[in-house]
Amino acid sequence: MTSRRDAVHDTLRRSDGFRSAQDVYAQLRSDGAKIGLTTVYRALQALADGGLIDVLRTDDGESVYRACATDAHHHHLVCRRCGRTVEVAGPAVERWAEAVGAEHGFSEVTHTVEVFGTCADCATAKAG
Amino acid sequence: MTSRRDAVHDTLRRSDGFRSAQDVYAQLRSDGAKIGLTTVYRALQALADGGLIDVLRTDDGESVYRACATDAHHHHLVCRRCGRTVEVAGPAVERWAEAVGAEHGFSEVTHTVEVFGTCADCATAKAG
DNA sequence: ACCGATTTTGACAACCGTTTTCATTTTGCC
DNA sequence: GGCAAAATGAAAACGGTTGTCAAAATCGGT
Repeated sequence: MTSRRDAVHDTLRRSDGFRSAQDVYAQLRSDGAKIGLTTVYRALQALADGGLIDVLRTDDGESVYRACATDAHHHHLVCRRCGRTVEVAGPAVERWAEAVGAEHGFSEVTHTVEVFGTCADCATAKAG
Repeated sequence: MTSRRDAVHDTLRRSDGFRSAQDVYAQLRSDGAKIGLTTVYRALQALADGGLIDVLRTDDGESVYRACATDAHHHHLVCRRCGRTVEVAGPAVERWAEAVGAEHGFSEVTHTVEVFGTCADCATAKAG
């Protein structure tokens, strides 16, 4: 029943950044879990639908998932080198998006915001 | 040479919102153009690389393209019903992204921001 | 515990957008 | 014209994702 889904969820929780479905699948298998790729996809979808994990799309169209600390609305600051992710709240952005929408007569405004950068550690590693 | 690329570019310019590659291809064909899907993809990539058009990913992973009025950095306010797109500048967001990155020690900060909503016309159409 | 009904699972095939391959065509240049 | 380089496009390959469907696990009632 939920054991597989929990396994998927746990795997995500143990990860620092966003992981792809295939990634999670490989991890579970190497951990000795008996699970199929199909089930991993289904579990990830179910978790995402239930708001238990966050999804976003890579630049090359891959879906990546993450178990986030909060289920409140937030955005991500992702290191493009090591994938480390920081959850950030952005009241200013929320307000801006709302204002921009209203200004042009748009209603039911939603938005996607992701910030990418090189984290301090990776910057040091690169420089040193 | 560039004739096919120009045809692709023109097709985008004639469109109001973001169009998918296959979309552009279908349009060109129905316009009587003799062009292959491969070439459309290549043209779109070339145009995107050259900064002549903007690319973004749909929620279902499809790449969509748009000929934008300016090549300066800007974001989009897209009607989720009719696809109509307004280009918006967001100095506040730029600053916010930069600040958030700096706050967590991230450098070379970039960001993706897209705003979706229902435009006035579509809202009226729905209500009426 | 037994049995049937329902749900979950997963190997495999299908899908779909995209990319690659490669032979052909077109173009640029002399 | 003639040749090399670039562009083209049909078809095949690719990769992530989703659908199929039969087998296995689970649940409910008794």
